[in-house]
Amino acid sequence: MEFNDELILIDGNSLINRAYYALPMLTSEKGEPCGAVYGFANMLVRMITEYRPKYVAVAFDMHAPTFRHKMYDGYKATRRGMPDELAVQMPVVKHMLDVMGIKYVEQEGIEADDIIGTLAKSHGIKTFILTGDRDSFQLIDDSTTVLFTKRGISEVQVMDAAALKESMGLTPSQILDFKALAGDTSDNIPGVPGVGEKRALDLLGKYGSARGVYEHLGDIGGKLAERIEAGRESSEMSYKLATIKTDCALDVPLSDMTYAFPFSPEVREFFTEMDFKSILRRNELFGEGEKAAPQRDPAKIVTLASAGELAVAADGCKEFAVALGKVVSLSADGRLQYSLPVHENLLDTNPTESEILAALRPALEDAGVKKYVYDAKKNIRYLAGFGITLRGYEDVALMEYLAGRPRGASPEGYAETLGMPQDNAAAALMAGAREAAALLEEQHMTGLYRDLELPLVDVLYRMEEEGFLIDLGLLAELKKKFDADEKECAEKIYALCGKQFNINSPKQLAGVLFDDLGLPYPKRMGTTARGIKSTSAEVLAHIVGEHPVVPEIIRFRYIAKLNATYIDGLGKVAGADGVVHTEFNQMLTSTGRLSSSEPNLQNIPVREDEGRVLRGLFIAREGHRLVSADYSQVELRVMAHLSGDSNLIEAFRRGEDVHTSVARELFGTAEPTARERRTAKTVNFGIIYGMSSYGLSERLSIPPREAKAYIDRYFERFPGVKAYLDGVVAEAKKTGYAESLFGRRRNIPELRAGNYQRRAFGERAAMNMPLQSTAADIIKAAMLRVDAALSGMRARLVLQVHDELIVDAPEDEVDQVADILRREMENAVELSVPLVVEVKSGRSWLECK
DNA sequence: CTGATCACG
DNA sequence: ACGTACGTGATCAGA
Repeated sequence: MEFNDELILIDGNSLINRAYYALPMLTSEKGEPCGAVYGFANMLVRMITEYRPKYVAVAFDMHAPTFRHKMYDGYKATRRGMPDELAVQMPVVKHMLDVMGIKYVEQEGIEADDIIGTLAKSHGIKTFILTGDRDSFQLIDDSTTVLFTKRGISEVQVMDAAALKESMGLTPSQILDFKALAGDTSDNIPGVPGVGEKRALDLLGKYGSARGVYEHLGDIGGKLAERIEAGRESSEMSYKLATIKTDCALDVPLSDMTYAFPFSPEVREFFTEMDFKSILRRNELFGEGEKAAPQRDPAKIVTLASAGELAVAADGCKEFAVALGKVVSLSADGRLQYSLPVHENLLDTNPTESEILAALRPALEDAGVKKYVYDAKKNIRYLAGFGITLRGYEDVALMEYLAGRPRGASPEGYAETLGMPQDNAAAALMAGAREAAALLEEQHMTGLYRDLELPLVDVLYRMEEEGFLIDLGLLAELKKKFDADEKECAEKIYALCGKQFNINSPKQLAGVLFDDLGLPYPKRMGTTARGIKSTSAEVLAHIVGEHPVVPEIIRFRYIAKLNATYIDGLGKVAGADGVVHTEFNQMLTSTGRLSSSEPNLQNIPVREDEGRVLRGLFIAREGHRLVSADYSQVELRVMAHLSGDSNLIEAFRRGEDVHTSVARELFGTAEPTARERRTAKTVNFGIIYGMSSYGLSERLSIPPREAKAYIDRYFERFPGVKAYLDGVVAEAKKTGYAESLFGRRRNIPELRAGNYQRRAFGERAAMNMPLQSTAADIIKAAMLRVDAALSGMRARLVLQVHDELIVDAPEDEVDQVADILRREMENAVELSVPLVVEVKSGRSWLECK
């Protein structure tokens, strides 16, 4: 478990109060009120898991009067006393903290605010203050951030100096001036009578501070100046009342503020006693090997004897969850679950799988009856095997993926992550679907799910079923050629090295190159994790002139790769009919892209001529042609749109080659050379990936300072891009996630890591995410449009490769398909720059050029 | 089962 | 002074 070298200080009274008023009146099984404890526990757990701080402490107020009461009789005089239902929960919260081993601090005569102020400033480490009290904003500085609870406790706003400036227009120290003028009704701090929040902000904007205001009373004049003058004493006192002390006599060393996480069995026991089910469900909070969390729902489970009974259970339901597997389980209303073991030579009376499904068929095929399934594509395929067409479904796994929640691989695995019994997975689906739907709604991703991802499931299913035809004759031919080439290349290497060895073994190869042959190992390449010298393409490129064997090894690597991965690989997965059916994984990537596997058809060679010939293996069906369409520079166009940079937008609107345009800006020449264009292209890619000057210098083989000059120049010419990328990172740091144009989110916890390397990675990922992700959204939208436009035709979508779609079309539909692809892809979304699609066709993928 | 390597966008 | 471009999947070697 990795922890950050950070401290979280919690304003206990503030949080408990807010939790109490935010949550409905909850009572434990014994009838004791526990809503505030629950809200507090939830927030605490959220802080610990999100921030992973090494240190946590909670500060409480005590009843005894403080210096503020002595200064001002009215201090907090308007506060209502705590309701009894809340008061009884205070000791419970403290007991909980004891059980969790979390330090809490309370001291007579010192308010929680002052405890927090003092602790925040006495240890010199990054500190977060969790509170709902705006007073705390005065403590913000480079190492202190306030996590401000809003809307009850459901939302936490990360408040640093920049955020404070944006939301209130004040610096941290101006918070005191603000209170001195406007006062604070909740603490009954008077401020200047007659000056409220609005006027105080206005005055501070003009004169900077309360003192400034009093120095410029003449400028203000009129009735207002009189009132302010009259309130001088009150204002000075308010300033002092609002000032949080940072020098109280407190001795709380950092070592006192550590705690045990994952939580101990005692903590689990406490939560069990309190009946905090949603926390208990999160097994990752507790040490391993402990007893599993208790079931969340004591729903009644009915094991049926026949398929007919199951059908009766499903009949008349408007919606139900169904998990198909060794045990078919069905949940009708979230409370009652039915399970039916599928025949496995158990009892003759057990119905077979097809009997069960036949009984459920009417419900499964009725689009008016909503079915909650886990991984709809899998279910559609499974049911299709029984001649059943699944209609009207919600995909709980897809919802969880979009919501960024952890999921199991199967409905049973999902049930496990929810802490529910695996043999009634449908119950978990029913419960999970409601939670996930609420989460999507809260994150504004319902549309993304319903209008994009869910309809895409069926498109992908049909693409997988359709498959891609392989030329088996050519495959056999190429196999012979690549075997021969590989062997010949290996012989050359053995001859040049004077011995035989396994060239595919990085270890053996390193031994031959750097020990036997004594080739120089480029320093700063470092060694691999196991202390072996790397033999990567990058290293080999550096020493390619040192010995004639090096280029042979580079070639051998390439041939062996093509042979093993593509020639042999495709042979293993192609059916007797020569068709390969890839699997498109829709719920895997962090950016919303698809991935392809078994075989991966998204990484078929194209960059080198020798590898590109393998694309000749992918052919159209008899009497058909392949039509391929790919977006030109989508990610850069998305960046132009999202950044609004006028220079970049203009370049795209002029319809020029964008790398040439950028080269012109970078080099200040009207007609860039090919080399200059190549450099610009590398810079363009670098921008998309959040590069550093070092990264660019490596790829361009130039000194870092020259690379930096290119980057500076780029941002100078495209200032909107710079501002946009900075903004994305800043926003992601605030919210914890980056998002696409269509609201797809990716949580990036690395942004809050204490470790520089991890944090820098988070920043690059944040910059790249909206670009890659929006591009993924766009082509998904295009796929839905293309699929719809092809209905009634014989042409079929067969492949997507991130920015490319391939359709297998009968000869007589080729022209129409080409039009459809261009039209639907170019109009999939409207951006401030045009989307441009290149369409090609051929008998094989290789010919599509 | 993990790391090294390398194929793609 | 850090370490160094985003996102994937397949294969092989060697623990």
